[in-house]
Amino acid sequence: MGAPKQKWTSEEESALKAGVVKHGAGKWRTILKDPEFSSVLYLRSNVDLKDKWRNMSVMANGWGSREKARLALKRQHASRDDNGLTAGDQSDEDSGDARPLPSSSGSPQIGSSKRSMIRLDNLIMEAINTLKEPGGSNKTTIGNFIEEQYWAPPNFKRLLSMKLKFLTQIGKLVKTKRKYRIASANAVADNKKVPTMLRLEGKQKGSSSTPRVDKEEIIVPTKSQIDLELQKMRSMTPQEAAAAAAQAVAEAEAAMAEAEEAAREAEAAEADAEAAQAFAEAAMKTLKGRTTQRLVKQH
DNA sequence: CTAGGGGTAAAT
DNA sequence: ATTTACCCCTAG
Repeated sequence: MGAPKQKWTSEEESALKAGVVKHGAGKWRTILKDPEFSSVLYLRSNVDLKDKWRNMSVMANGWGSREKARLALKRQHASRDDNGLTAGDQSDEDSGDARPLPSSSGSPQIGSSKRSMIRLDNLIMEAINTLKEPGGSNKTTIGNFIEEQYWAPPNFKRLLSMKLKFLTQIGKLVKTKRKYRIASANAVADNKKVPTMLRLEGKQKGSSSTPRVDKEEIIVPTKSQIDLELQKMRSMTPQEAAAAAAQAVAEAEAAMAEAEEAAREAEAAEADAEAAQAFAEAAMKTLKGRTTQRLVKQH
């Protein structure tokens, strides 16, 4: 009658994820009753939460419980092409926990998949949303939040800084003093383009007259560095290598997300994204090749 | 109440 | 035509 379909807002998704982090997946009723989340999820039922979680997990994880059924259904209607399993489709399966984390899945298709990788952005939003600090949250707080709830790569901070800056540039976040807060409720979708100065600073390639080279602007390794990193990975423990690979994937995602929106005129963005992609790809390959072990992390 | 199979229909 | 929110049912 009134609302045939209410799309889940990112606030609701964030609340749901935060709720799962706090109470565990499956405790829908508990999450719903938690005053921390009920303010956002009061429209949803426990079943809604479950279904939504199912959808989210399914999308983030690749193929879960429900896809098979759907795929089986689709093959009937859409095409008469019954193909077996694609060669090389060795997607690893999760052991027990199927949370849609930004880095978890070991999709071997880094190079071919294009879109749908703006999760880190959402993670930042989630952090700010959940923290609910008046006036916004600063970088450290946001970083800590994310590190606590999710994986924590060594130089994740650089990534975060980059992301924060980027999100501020495109108007998704508003920086005041040293704190970030989310730009007006849902006016986020309106930001189409970054008009004027996007990169008036830094990014001068061939400038040999630059007196000081100051800090390393770039997070993404160059091609020569890729080999170095890969060599390092070979001597790592499986856990370390997995973390490194996960980080590489995350960085590639971030770089590509930026490239998608900002690379219109920024020459360097594409190259960065490509390098990151190459590294991530190689990292995953190396990781899979050298070890059969995976880290079984159960909470 | 939850997990999960199976489905419908609204949005895209 | 696919995605997505929501529904219904059944076994634990």
